[in-house]
Amino acid sequence: MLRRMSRLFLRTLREDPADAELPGHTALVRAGYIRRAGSGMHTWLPLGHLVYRKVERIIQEEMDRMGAQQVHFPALLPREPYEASGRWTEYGDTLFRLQDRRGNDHLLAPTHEEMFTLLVKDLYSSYKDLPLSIYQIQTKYRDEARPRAGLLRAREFVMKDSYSFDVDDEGLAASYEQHRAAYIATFDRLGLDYVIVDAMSGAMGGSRSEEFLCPTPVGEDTFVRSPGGYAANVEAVVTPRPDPLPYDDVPPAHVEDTPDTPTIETLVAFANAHLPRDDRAWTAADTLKNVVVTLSYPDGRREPLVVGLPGDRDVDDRRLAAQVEPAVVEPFAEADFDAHPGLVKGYMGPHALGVDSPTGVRYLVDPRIVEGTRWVTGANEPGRHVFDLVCGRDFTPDGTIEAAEIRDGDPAPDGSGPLEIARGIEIGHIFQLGRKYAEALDLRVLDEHGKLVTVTMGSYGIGVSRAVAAIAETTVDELGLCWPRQVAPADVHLVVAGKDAEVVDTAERLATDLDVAGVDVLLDDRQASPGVKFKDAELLGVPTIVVVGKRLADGVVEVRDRATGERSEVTVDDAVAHLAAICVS
RNA sequence: CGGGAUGUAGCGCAGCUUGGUUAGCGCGCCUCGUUCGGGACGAGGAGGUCGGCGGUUCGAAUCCGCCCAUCCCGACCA
Repeated sequence: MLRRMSRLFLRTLREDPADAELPGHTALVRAGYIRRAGSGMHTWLPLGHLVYRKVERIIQEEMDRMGAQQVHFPALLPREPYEASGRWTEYGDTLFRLQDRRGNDHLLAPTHEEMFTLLVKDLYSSYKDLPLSIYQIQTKYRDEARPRAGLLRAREFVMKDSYSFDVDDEGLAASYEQHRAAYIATFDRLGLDYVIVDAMSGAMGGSRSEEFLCPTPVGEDTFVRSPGGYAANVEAVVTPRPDPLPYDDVPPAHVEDTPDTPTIETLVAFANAHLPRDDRAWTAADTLKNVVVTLSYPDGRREPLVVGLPGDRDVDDRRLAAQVEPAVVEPFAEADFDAHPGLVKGYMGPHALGVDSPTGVRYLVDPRIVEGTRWVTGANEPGRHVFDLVCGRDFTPDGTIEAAEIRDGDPAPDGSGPLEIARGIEIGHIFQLGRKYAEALDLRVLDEHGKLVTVTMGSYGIGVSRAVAAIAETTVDELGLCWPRQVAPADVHLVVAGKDAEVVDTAERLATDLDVAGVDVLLDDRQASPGVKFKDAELLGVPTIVVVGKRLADGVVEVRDRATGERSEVTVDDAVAHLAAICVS
């Protein structure tokens, strides 16, 4: 294909748009690939759409190769299926809802689990039909509370979503592995760096879930990785459990007056001033902090939960939320304290906590709080704390919970060293859905014994528009975009740097010859000064830039590698063969 | 949803404090000429409901009120 910039629907911007923050997003707008159409909505211009289509094509090819079959659902859907699965209400404000002229409720689909499930239910009823994997590439709608970062978090976006259907867990595991392999192949082809991290599979329990994160400081997701290769979403990080400590030498627990010490800081300061240790100063890590929250369950039930953790750590709300799902974490209000007089605000202690204690309040602790660890903690009386309280001797929690914040340098669960905290863009997510939707929508098939069994499903997503953004963010440099060849809008950006007939004619002929040779060419045949053309070529990010200009006097054209900046010269006669070789390899 | 900010030509901005000719600058766009290897220069042009509604005033981009929209931080986010 040969595209002429003189006719291309393109306007590059010399200045950064005011509403773009990320370097890749800024470059996409400046280079005329996308335009903002509204908050969280984007228009793809010709060059952007070319890149988008190449990304989409690669994803399609890899899905087809693994045996998934493409379908296409409406983006606009009736309410009923979402009512049946409970998500009409569960999805909340994030769901775009609308009514037709008769007043019937509809929605713009944020994802299509229900439709896939119902479609299979419609057509299939035998184990012989399974396994099955089907997918679509579809525009999705989510009324995000806060769209941001251009294409990365938009309200309208394109997602490839596929679903696998199997009769049993082994089948699901196999389908999952196939998707996993296909995703690896896809992201490799897209030229995207990625880390596969463990993710929380939510309340369905036990099933596998992994995210493909593209590591970049501009990513919204936080994950950890270890030198040994362990990687996990923060929600899913497992805290290594230390060995129990001997505590024969620990003196009996004793209660001390610690007036006006409702916080860890005030407690530590008081202890150092009035109850100093012999060996070292007290620190927050010596204290056991007990945080009380209310869990609110979908059935309306509410119960308090106390989380115990070392005083130098805070609760990570997202980790806690992931642990207690489907219950929702709510703050423990003043009224709740009134309802639970056994809980003394600021001075809670574990010996009054636990399902078997007088308060009956469930008490879960951080995994670091193992048998033999000794703590300073609340004495359940205002202004008093208990010292040398030993876990396993003086109190026994109801269990452990992964709710403490993760810190850079924490020990990795694989024992390979310190965890590193990094940021990434979630470009793919695979997970074993299990039977949640099949049960809700009654998707069952007959097995070989003629018995009805509920189908088990997997769900697999790739953000297509987000992948374009991730590539842009991770390849952009100070000059502009810098596309991997396989998704670039052209192979060669041919700059006509001059206006005399020989230059123009040679460039035209070269462009035509390259086109014939199967090389995609973007020909800058505009009436503009060379400086403008060079700047635009760098901004647009086509991987190979060819300049036909004053070096033509020696019979050569200049070939530049956009990514490395390397420049070389080839004779006009050799140019086509040389470039064709570069573009194919 | 909490906090902060912004809204003036296609883009980036000034003007608003202290109301008063025809609302201005740079980029981009059109015409002519000169230029032509790193975002050229000169001359002449086109392009505006100053976010909206209401109020104060002889007079509002400017002051006041309400609303809307957008962006940033946070909460949220298969």
